[in-house]
Amino acid sequence: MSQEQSQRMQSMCESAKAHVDDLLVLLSRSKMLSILYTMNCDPGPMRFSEIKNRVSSSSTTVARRLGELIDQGLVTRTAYATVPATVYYELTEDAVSLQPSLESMFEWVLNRADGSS
Amino acid sequence: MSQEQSQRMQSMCESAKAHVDDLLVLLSRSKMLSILYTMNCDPGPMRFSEIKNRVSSSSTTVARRLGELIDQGLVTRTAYATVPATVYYELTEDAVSLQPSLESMFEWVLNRADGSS
DNA sequence: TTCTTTTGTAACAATGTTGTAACCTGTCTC
DNA sequence: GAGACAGGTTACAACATTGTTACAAAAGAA
Repeated sequence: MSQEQSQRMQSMCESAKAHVDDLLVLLSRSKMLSILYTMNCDPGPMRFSEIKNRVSSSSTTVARRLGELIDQGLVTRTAYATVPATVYYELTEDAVSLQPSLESMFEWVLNRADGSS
Repeated sequence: MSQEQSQRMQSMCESAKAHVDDLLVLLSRSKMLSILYTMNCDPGPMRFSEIKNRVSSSSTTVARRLGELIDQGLVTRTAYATVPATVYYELTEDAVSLQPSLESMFEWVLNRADGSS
């Protein structure tokens, strides 16, 4: 690691610890990273049931996580009055700006997974 | 997002789902990202008590997390037979290669925190 | 009328996770 | 001998989270 890089990291790490912690707690909830991962993989609107199937979780948990993401402004929810109901979820611009970090993290994860399989 | 980027993301997302999930579960455990964050902030060996204090958690939890990181080969543990005991933890090369992703994620988190404070 | 669908919500029991308190090692100091 | 220190471990009670089950709405199909 270069010296400038290290210094940048350190100064960044010293500030706003509480806010960071809050968001880390959010991102640490079960299936949260999986949901972001899934929605990043296939950009654009995605239906509730598709998200649920892809992350293999219960409606309850998926609904809870999506609710939290909406609260944080990371996801939008659009409901159409069709029968049966049709609801689309989509990452906001804010969440999309997290995409490079996530992608790089997922890539790292995949590289490790390759090595150990 | 560019088209190549999107395609890369998609093909990456399709493979090795199970392994990825395992590692996401690991990273999602409480204080895990905080510990990695802390150790990234201040590169080099770090003592148990310093990690514990910085992430404000109990010995039990910190010991559990560090144990898991060691199991995964992300952290090394070096004990010196001083009195009282001195134990240093340090990120492995493998973990350091995650640093850019984490840094960029934390930067994103801090930017959001700034906006909402 | 009843069944079907999607998208949820509410209640609750089961499960998982956390922190607390107690204890341990080993040696130096008082 | 009795602390004191760092760095843990163990047992357990408290707490948080999860999935399951049941239910609902709304309207078209059978």
